[in-house]
Amino acid sequence: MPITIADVAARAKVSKTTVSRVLNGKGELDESTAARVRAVIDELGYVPSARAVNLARGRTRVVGMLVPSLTWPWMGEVLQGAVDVLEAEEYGLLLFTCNRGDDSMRQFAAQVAAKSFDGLLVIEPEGTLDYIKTLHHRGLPMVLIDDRDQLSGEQIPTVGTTNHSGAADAARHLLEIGRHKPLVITGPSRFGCTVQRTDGFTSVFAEAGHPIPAEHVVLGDFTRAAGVEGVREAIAAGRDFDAVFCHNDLCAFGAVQAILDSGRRVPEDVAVVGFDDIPMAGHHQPPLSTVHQPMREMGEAAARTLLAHFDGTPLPNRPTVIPATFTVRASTQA
Amino acid sequence: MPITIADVAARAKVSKTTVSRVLNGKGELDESTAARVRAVIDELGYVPSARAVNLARGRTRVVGMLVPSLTWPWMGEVLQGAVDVLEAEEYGLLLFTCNRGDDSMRQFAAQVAAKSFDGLLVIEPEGTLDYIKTLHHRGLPMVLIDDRDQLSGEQIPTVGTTNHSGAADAARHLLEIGRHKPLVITGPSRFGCTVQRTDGFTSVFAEAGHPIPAEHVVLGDFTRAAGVEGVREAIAAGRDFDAVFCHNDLCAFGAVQAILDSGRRVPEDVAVVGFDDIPMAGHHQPPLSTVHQPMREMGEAAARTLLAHFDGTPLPNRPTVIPATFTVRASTQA
DNA sequence: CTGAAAGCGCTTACAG
DNA sequence: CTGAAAGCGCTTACAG
Repeated sequence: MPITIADVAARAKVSKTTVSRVLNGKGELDESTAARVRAVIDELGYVPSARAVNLARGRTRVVGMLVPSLTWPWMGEVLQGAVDVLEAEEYGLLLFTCNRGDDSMRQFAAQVAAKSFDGLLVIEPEGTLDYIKTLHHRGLPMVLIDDRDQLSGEQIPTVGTTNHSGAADAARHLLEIGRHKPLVITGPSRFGCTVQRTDGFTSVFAEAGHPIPAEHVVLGDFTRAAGVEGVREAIAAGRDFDAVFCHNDLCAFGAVQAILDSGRRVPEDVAVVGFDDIPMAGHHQPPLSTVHQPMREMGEAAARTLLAHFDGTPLPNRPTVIPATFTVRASTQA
Repeated sequence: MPITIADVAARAKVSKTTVSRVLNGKGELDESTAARVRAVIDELGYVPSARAVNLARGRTRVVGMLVPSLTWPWMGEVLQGAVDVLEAEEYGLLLFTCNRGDDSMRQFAAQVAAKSFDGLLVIEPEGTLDYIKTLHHRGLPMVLIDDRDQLSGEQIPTVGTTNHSGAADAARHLLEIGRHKPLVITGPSRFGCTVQRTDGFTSVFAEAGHPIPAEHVVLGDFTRAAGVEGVREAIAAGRDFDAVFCHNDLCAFGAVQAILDSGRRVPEDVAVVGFDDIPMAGHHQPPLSTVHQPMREMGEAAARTLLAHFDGTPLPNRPTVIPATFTVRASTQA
């Protein structure tokens, strides 16, 4: 028999209204009355039922988070950032993934319709952007954490990073260590981040007087296999390259392997740079130079933006950008 | 102005009770009435408010999950397993971490007291076992996902794996490939899993007539650095070893590095085996032979056990054990 | 400074 | 087969 506000009121000989007031610190109330009520609350160990408070207030103090999958290497960082911020503000995080495809989305949609949470953080599962936009237009407060897509002309609040300048930094670093003939292994071309990373990287080389020939930019898909294949094919085709820039770390791991397998050394013969800076990057052999994506900070920023909106701050209409930073390790420097 | 059950009732010219009945499929009701109500529900796009249903029913259809941190290499797997099962049963997953220490636990405790969820899945954050036990005794339905601790004599429902026989399998494999002088780098000795892994491994070697000397079992802490240090010190001390068994993969990565740094080859001179089989294990150079912990299956099993309990199945009083399996890769086989 | 009453949006005996 | 009413446990005008 859980105790309720009525029990507290009876024991303290006041109305439920008064108990509610001391609970929420609203309205003027006699200090001695308040003290008495507080004593009873402590004595009974009373805690208001979240379910009742939620219904009465019309909110849940819960934020939903939709992500494609939980097993991606950097997903834990984003989640941890979001959870830390939400938790500190006494919000809960209700987690949704798209792992089971359409059925997952159906369940998610049901929870949205039932108003199980007050707002949404989302890393867009591929192919769900239209649906997400619909929810946004219907008035669901949300913040997108955008690691891949370029949402041209879209006004959904977004937290992103600097794909273009991160890639440019990687290019400058390679130029500095004297590499002029890089191979680039990209992500899928449908992603905005792929376009930006390619552009940022190639434009720096072009400006430096070392334009990258089209055959040196090979299409990948963010997998380790893409790194292996990209390097192998370049070698088989007789291409001359002294560096590889991969659009993510997993791909870079594959590139390193293919380079070593071919009898070349990393970084002496070929320097390798990744993108993401997943936890394993520094543990890899050799440790991987890479563009650090601030995933945790992005998760934090997204959560903070959403909470600020609940408190009345208007959602920003331009993306919040947290800079990516280049991290030098042994895969580019002996 | 969200539409409510009253709107549906009015439009269908029935009582809220009747609408509730067609919603929940309870009680006998005229098929034509039901059809009419369903039509109105569709027409209005009505979905019952989760908040109101929760209060009326006294449950939330939400399961809490408490984990130490979201950034551990295998955490995503456990979470994904749990989420997939919960989602399929239309349950939500409310995520809690212990990342901010005592403050985190305070927030968590507040949510427990407020009954924000119906049951709990927990990977015990170090030092919180007494608190968890208290919650269990107070009647909070829970299932422990036990990757480290041995809860001797404890009756909290648990899902675990076979640490002892997994380590024994690793030992047998090393014997099969002719290694008789392994080095063991353990986890912290306060963990039950450390004790079991050490015991499973050393007893197989002892039975095979190759007892492992005490100096060959070095205390580690599950970090990469422990692997590096353990191997370096063994080499410095002039120990003769032809294999290393590490109590987790991260540590094994470090061991591999230290071995290579010393001019030795893996696996020709020293074979290396890890434990966990984190996603990177197969991507490592060389790919790591390791004991596979079925983290995703453990997450699934824990969730299923909890849901079954909600449906009336008594919680099992002995641990659910999902076997660990040995996975051979290049770090033990050239 | 305090309380009675209505309301949040459902579910569920109870009665017919 | 169907509905009026009470109840879930709070919050919040409104009145005093």
